[in-house]
Amino acid sequence: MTLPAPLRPLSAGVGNSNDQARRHNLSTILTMLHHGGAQTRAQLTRLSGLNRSTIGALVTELVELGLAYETEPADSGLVGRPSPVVHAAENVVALTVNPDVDAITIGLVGLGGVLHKRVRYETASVPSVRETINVVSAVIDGMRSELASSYRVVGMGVAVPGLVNQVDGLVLLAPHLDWSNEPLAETVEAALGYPVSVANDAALATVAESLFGAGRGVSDLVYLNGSASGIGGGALVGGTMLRGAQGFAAELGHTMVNSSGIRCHCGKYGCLETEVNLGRLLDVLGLGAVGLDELDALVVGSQAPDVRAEVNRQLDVLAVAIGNFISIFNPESFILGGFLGSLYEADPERLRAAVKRVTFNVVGNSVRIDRAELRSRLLTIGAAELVFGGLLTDPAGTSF
Amino acid sequence: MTLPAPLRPLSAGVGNSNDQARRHNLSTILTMLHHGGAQTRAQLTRLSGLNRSTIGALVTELVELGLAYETEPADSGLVGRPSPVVHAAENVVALTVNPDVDAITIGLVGLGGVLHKRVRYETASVPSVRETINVVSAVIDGMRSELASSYRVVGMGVAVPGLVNQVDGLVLLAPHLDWSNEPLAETVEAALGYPVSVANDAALATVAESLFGAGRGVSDLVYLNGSASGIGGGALVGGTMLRGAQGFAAELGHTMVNSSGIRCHCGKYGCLETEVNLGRLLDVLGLGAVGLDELDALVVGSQAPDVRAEVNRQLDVLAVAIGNFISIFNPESFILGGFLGSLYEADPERLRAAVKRVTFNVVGNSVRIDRAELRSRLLTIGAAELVFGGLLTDPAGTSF
DNA sequence: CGGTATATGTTTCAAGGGTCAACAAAGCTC
DNA sequence: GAGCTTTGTTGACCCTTGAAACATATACCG
Repeated sequence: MTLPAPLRPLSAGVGNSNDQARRHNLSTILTMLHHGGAQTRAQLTRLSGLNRSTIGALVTELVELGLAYETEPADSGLVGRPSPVVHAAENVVALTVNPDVDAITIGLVGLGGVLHKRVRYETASVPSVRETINVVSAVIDGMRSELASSYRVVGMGVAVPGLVNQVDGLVLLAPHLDWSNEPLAETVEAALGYPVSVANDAALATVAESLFGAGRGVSDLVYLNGSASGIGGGALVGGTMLRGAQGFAAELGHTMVNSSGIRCHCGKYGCLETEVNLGRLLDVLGLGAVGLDELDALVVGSQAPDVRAEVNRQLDVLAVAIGNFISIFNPESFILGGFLGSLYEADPERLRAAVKRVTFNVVGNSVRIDRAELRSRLLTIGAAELVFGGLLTDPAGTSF
Repeated sequence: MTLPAPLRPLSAGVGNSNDQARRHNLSTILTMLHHGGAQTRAQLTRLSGLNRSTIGALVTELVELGLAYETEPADSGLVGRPSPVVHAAENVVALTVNPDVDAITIGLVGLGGVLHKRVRYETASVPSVRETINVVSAVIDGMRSELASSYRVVGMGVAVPGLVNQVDGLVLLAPHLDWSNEPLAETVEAALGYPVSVANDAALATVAESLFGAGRGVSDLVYLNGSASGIGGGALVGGTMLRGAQGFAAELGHTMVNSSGIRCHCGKYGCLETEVNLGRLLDVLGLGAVGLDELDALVVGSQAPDVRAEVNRQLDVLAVAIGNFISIFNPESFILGGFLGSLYEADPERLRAAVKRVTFNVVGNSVRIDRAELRSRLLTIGAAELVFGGLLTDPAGTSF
C-alpha cells in the first residue's frame, strides 16, 4: 500500500525529517526566484516568513549549487543596510521541443523563464517521431559547444498535441501528428541523452499562462486554446494542474455542446471542437492555412456580414462551453488562447453577455475572461516548466 | 501578498520548523487511524515510514491529547513481541446537521467514522434557518447531559443543498430550502455555542464516499447525486476536493446536456438536472413523493414499456453528462448516488455502453462506474468529516 | 560632516524533532 | 527452556530553525 500524497509523513522512507524541512525550504526559495523574479534577501525573508539567518543559509546553499547568484544591492533609497539581490541562475536551462503538423520548434529556456534561443524548423510534411528526433538532434548538435561552455542543461521537455501520460512519457494518441502509442520520453532519451519529460501541449500552456502570462497569481483558472488541430485545454485547480487518474484530464475540446451537432473526428457528435472551429472560420473568410496573427487581424477587423455571423455563432457556442466549465470549476479566471483569443477580441461583450446567461449570477459575474498573453513563447515556456519541475522540488537532490 | 499553499515554507509565520514537522506527523498518524481504522503501532511504523521511536512518541502524545487509546495486542500468531493496537478515540465527536425540504437530520459521529446517534426530525414545511436552529437546539438539549459526560464535541458540521462558501460559512443560495444570503455558520455558532462549519451537501457526500464508501483508496473520482431537489456533484482531484475560487465548483447538475432542452429553474436551457429528473421518473410511475428505497425497487424492477423508455432516455442523457465529466476529469472512478444509483441499477450495461460511445477509448474503458455505498449515513458522515478536518490537520493545536 | 536611527547580514548558541543503536520485553519454534 | 524474531524503550547524536548579540551599510538630521 502506498500512501496518498497528503498522508505521506515528513521523512517517509529514508533520511530524517530535518532533511525534508531543508529540502522544502530550499525548494520554496528557488521557486520564488524562478517564478517571482530576482529579489533581495530581505524580500525573501519577509515573503517566506523564515528567519534572516535561515534565508542566509538557504541562499548560500543555492549559490553553491550554482542555481542562484547574488548581485550588488540596487539603490533602494531606504534606510538600513542594503540587501543583496538574489537571482535564479539563467544559465541553468531546459531544452524544449514542440512538434507540430508543419514545423518543429526547439527552444532553450533558462531559470526565471528567460528565453535564450528559439529555432523553428519547418517540415515538408507532418513529422514522424524519428524525423522529429533527427531534426532536434541536428539543431542541438549545432549548439553543442555553446551548450557545453555556457549552459547547464537540466533536461528536455516536449509539448505534444495529444493524449500524453506525463508520468511515463507515453504518447497514447496524437491524432494530428498521426502518432499513437509512442514511448516518446524513452525514445528521445535514448537518442539524445538528456532526461526527457513529455506532456500535453495545452496543459503546458496552462502552466505557462498561470505563471508568466494572463493568469499570474491566480490559483483557479481554466485555459482554452484553439488551433488548427482543434481545441485543447487545461485547468489549474487550487494551484495545481488537473491531471486525472491517467493524466488525460482536461480534454475540454471534446465535451458536448450541441446535441444536434455534427460528427467529430473523435467519433462523437457536437463536440466543442467541431462547433468552434478554425476551418469553418477560414471558410467564411475564403482563406486557406494562415498564420494566427494574420487571422487575428482578419477576424477582429472584418465587417462582412457572413464573417460576423459565423463569428457570432462560434462565440455563442463557445459561451455554452465556458458556462459549463465555469459551473464545473468555478475558476477565478478564464483564459482564451490561439484563434479563440481572436474570436474573443472580435466581440468581447457578446461573449461575456452570453456567458452570463448560462451561469449562476454570483459565479458568472465574478469570473474574469481574458485573452492569453504569451503568444509564440507559450509552449516553449510551458515545456521548460515541465523540466524545471523536478529541480524546483528538490534543488539539492537533482544532479545534472 | 499571501503565498499559495505549495510555496509556503515549513515554519511560515511562527514556531520553528520542528513544530511543523511534528504537527504534520501527528496529523498523519491520527488521519491514518481515523480513515484506516485501528492499527498496531508496528503497522503504523511500516505504513508511515517513520521510525519505531517516533511512532512511539507520536502515539503517546495522541493518547495524552485524548485523541487515541491503546488496547492489548490481538493474538496475531506471529513471532515477535506483540504490538499494541492503537484506536482513534470514538468519544471525540462531531455534531452534524442536514436540513432538507421535509426533515432535519441531526447526527453524532465519532472519530473513525462511528455513527453514535441519528435523529430525523420531520418538518411540516420547508424549514427556515430559525426553525432549523430551534429544532437542532431542542435535540441537543435532550442530549446535553450525555454529551457532557460521555463525549468531547469538536464542533458542528452542516450540509446544505445549495451554493455555500465553505470558508466563511455563507449560504449564498439554497433554492429548495428557499434560503439565500444566510451567514449560516455565524448564526448557528451564535445560537448553539459550537464552532460551526458549513458546506455543500454533494461535496460532503463526495468526501464521505471517497473515504468510507465506494471510492475508498481512489484519489480521482467524480460523484453525482440525484435527489428530489435536483442533481449535485463533487469531484476529488488528486486527493483533494475541487472547490473553485469561491467554493462553488462542481455544480454538475447545471451543465448543459441538451441544446434543445427545456428551461431549468436556474434560467438556463437543457441542464442535466432538468433532463435527468426524479419528477419525470415519478410521473411515468404514476407516483407522488416517495422514499428512495421504495423508488429503487420500482425503477429497477419495472418492466412497463413507458417506464423503461423513460429510464432509457434518462440513462442516455446521463451518459452524455458522464462522458463530458470523464473527458474533463479523467477520473479513476465515477460514483452515482440517490436516484441516479437506481437508474444505474436498472440497466448498468446500457449506461456503460452509452458512456463508452461518448469517450475516448482509453479513458472511457478504464473508468469504473459504481453505485454509491453509504446510503442514509452519507451526509452525516460527510458533515462530520468537515468538522474533523481541522482536528486532523493539527491534532495538538485544536482545543475543544 | 559626524552622530543617530534603521535595516539587514553574520555569528553563535539553544531548542526541538527524528534517526539510530543498544537493550529490554514478549511471543513463537523446536 | 534455549534461540529466534519482532517490537517497545531509552539515550546519544545530528540536523535545522530561531533568537539574540554583534557587525555593517545606508538615510536622516542638526
